[in-house]
Formats: sequence, C-alpha cells, structure tokens
Amino acid sequence: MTTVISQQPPRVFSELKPWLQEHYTALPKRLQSVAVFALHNPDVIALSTIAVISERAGVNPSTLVRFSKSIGYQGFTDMQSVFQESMRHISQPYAQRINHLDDTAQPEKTVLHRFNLAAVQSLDRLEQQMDENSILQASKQLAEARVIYIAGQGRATPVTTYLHYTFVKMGVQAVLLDGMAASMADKARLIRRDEVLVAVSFSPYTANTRELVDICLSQQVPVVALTDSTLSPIARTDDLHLEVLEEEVGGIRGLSATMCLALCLAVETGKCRSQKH
Amino acid sequence: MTTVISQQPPRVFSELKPWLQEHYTALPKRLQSVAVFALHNPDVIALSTIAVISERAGVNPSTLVRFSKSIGYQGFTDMQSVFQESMRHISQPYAQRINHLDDTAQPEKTVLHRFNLAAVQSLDRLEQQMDENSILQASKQLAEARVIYIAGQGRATPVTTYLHYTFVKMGVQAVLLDGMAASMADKARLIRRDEVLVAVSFSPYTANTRELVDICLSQQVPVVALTDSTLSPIARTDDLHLEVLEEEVGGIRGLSATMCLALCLAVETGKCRSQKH
DNA sequence: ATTAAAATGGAATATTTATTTCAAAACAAA
DNA sequence: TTTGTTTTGAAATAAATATTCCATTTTAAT
Repeated sequence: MTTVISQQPPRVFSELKPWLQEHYTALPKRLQSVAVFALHNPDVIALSTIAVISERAGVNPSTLVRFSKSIGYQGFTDMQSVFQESMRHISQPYAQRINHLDDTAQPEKTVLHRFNLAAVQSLDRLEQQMDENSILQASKQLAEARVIYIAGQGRATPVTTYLHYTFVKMGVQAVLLDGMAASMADKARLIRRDEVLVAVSFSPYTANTRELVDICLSQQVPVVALTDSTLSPIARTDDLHLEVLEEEVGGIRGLSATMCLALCLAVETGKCRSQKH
Repeated sequence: MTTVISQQPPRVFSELKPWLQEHYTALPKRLQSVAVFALHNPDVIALSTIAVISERAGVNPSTLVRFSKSIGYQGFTDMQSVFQESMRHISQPYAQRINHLDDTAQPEKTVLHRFNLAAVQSLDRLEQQMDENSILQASKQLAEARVIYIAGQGRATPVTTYLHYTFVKMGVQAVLLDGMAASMADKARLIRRDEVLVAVSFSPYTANTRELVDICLSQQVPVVALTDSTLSPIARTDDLHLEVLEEEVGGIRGLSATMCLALCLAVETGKCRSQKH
C-alpha cells in the first residue's frame, strides 16, 4: 500500500509547492503526473470536479483521491479546499494591483521588472502591428515547401533553433543552416525551388545571412524573412517578410515577442500542412 | 409563481452585473438580498456549496435555487459555473482583457492573438512569482565562476543558445555543452569546482540534462537550474533553481517568459562581474 | 377584514460527486 | 522466468449536494 505522509500537510497554497517538491520523487509515476498537473493548473483543481480534473490530467479519478492521501490530506475534498482558499485571496485584486501599479511609477525598478515590461510592450506592439494575413501567407509558403531551411546568426540563433525544433516537432522537414560562413553559402546554393529559406536577422544585420538571402533569391528559391525592420537588407519587396521590433532596455533587446512570432509561424505552417494531407 | 426571465442569461461575469441591476427591482425581497450578496461576494458563490452560501447570505437554500432560476439560469449549478469561470482568469493578470475580448468575439481568435496572450500572461506570472533575490543569488554564483557551462536539450535549446550569446556579449566566458549524450557527460566531468553549470530543462524532462546535473553535484560543482517546475528532477534543494512556467495554448508552450528570465539572469551576472573588477 | 396571490422555509427526493474496494496489470527482486 | 509487491483502473458504495415539493407565512388588493 502507498505510504501516507505522517506530518500535517500544508493548509496554504504557498507551502504546498515546496511540500510537493519534497515528496515528489517518492511518488509513483501516475501520482507524479498529478503533482505536475496540479502545479500547472491550480485553478482547475480548485474549480472542477474529480471527474473533470481526472480527464484533463489523463488519470483515473481514484488516482486523484490516492494522490491527495499520499501527500497527507484526508481526501481529495480536503486538498481541494487548500486550492480554493488560494483563489479567494487572489480574487481581491484591487489592493494588490494598486500597490503593484504604484511602485511601477518609482524610478529604480528591478531588472526583472524592466525587462518584463519591455517584453510585454513588445508583444503588445507585435499584436497591434502584425497583420495576421502576412503570417498566413508566409505559413502557406512554408507549408508548400518540401524542406524548410533556416538561417540566422548572433541574436537570431535562438530563434532559428526554436523554429527548427518546433517544425520538427510538428512533422515538418526542416534543416538548420549553421557552421562556417563559406559552407553555409555552399549549402544555400543547393536549395531547390520547391524548398524555402527562412532567414532571421536583426540589426546590426550580419552580412552572412544577407548573402544567403541573395543566393536564394537569385536562384528563385522563395524566402521568408523574419526581421526587426522593413529597412533590413533581408526584407525585399519580392519576398515575404515579418517584422517584429523588441523594446530595448539600456541598449539591450530581448526576444520574447520574436519567439512568440516564431511560434505562430511554425504552428500556422503545421496547420496548413495538415490541411493539405 | 415567480416570473422567470425569458431572455438568455449572461455566460460571463462582466455582463452579469448589469443583468442583475436590470432585474433587481422586479425581484422579491429575499431574492434581492441574494443579488446584493452575490455581487459583494462573488468568490463565495463560486467556491462554496448551497448550504454554506445560504447560511452566509442569511437565506434558505431553496432561495438560492429560486434566485438562479429567476434571473434566467437553469438552476444554481448553472449560475455558479459563470461565477467560477470568472475566477479562473482572475488569478491571472489581464483578466479583464481576456473576459472582455472573450465576449466580443467568441469564435476562434487568431493564432497570433492566442499565443500573444499566453506570452503576456506568462510574463506577468513570472514577475509576480519570481523572487528577485533568487535571480541575484544565481547571478552571484555565475559571476564568481571562471567559466559558465550551459546545458539543455529540446525546447530548452533556444534558451541555452540565448544564454550563451548574451554571456559572451557581456564578456563572460561561457561554453555551450552540446553534441552526443556521451560526450556531453564527458565534458561535464571536466568541469571544476570554481566553474558552474547552468542547466535548462522543461517537462517532460530529458534524462540527459538530469544526468549532467547529477555529475556536477556529485563533484561539488555548483549548479544553477532553470526549469518550469520545482518538481523538475533538476531542481534540488541543494542548488539554485529558477522557475518559469509558460502558459500553454492547445498543448503548446512558448518561450517568451523564459527568454525574459534568461536575459535577466545574464544581465545581472554581467552586473555582478563588473562590480568585482 | 377577507381573500387571492406570491413568497418563503423545511423536508423529501433525485442527482451528482467523492470515496472505497477489489481484481488486473505493472513492476521489481530473486 | 517466477514470485511477491506495488500500482492502477473500473465498478460499487457512501456521502454530499442540488433540486423539487408542499405546507405555511407574508403580502397586496378589495
């Protein structure tokens, strides 16, 4: 039989997290997955019935009861009450929010806050300025290609990695162009017309990525560009380009909005693809 | 018998308030008091049973059912679900925005919008939940190290790339651990105690990264972990770990908040370093 | 003040929800 | 493999919760 924790379980949500962490490794597989689900979806635990939760968590209803007991509660109902309690306080938004906004006005904020703010602003702008149709067009282009080649350097590298990862995850054939500049150009020359190049580049624009775009365009290989300005050398009138501008903090730009856009592009491409088959 | 409203009752909380005001005067005394109570204690309605609510509101249980029906719902359960729905998002920031947008256009929002929203929510949660001190501690640890090694696979790869890029840009010596699993372990074994490992891993956790953490810890090499849950196998009590949870959209998680955190970590590390020299 | 209509509270019922039980499956040790 | 142990899922049971019904009270109109 499952060993039940002897100590008193936490009655407040903030203590529940470390409590779970402590017991996590000692739990069997299914119960571990419940623990992860609970931490990721506290609102579902608080507001739904066992039947609903178990379905969403992909486990048997009994497992939820067992889980609750395993970590020390009397039963599911007992544990649920802790999750519910945590929500009541959150639902008093005014006091906290006001305080929160108040110190926003103060000059010296934490680094996290400043970058966070910049990220949110960038995302806001992305949504306002980006035309959904551009994404759809680009996705269509990508979906039609036999293979997607991805190029980008410096600050663009994480974006290319991400695109590559997501494409592959979605079953789309994608190749990351990396390595020496010369060998990249060689690889680019081998791209065919029924394939496509995704070029990611930000100011200051690396000559290398630009060169790859040139090679492709001259061979009539379609190019989808992801950049931070229409003035970017990789944004041409004759190709598709998506623009995303990151707000800067002390000269440093993040990648939050860019990653969001990249994900959208990949997801839409996946959708287009699946519709064709 | 009590006249029951014929129109469809609101399915979102924001519309419920004017709806109540509209019908308030036509309601009998007890039902009016329920209306007042409901508007003043929405969380109680959402989270408690009829028995508890009726007691706190000073009315008979039946009155609650009658009330629900009077304003157009099928029964108490039906009305309660509207209150519950409103809570799910209230715990998350930008709740009003979500609700607002939700009732304007209920059909499928654009992909960009949905991922954008998820990103903003994740960023907001990051700021609320992250302790600035954890970042500072981690940065200090990193700043003291002669060399920073960075490990991560799958969805974590873009993060490692980004960290590496940013560290190097800031003049901090950093090495990206990549390649075959076996060779990575070999490299990890060469890390010295005055160096440090940054491990990035998200659910489902790859065994490989975990192994690297094990190797380092067993050799008393400090480890800084970046993960999406304290239940992650790479989050130990004896090391520093930063937690960032991305909101998911249809089972897909972005990286916007994670990138923001990574950037903060790198920047703080750079700051620490420069203060020492 | 009388009567008819509406509203209310309490008890009975029906339904839903959590919990327990137990047999089958998965796992680990020998 | 075989054996013993743990974990799991499905069905049975117990508990709770919401809903309905009806007798009583209140209210309003005459």
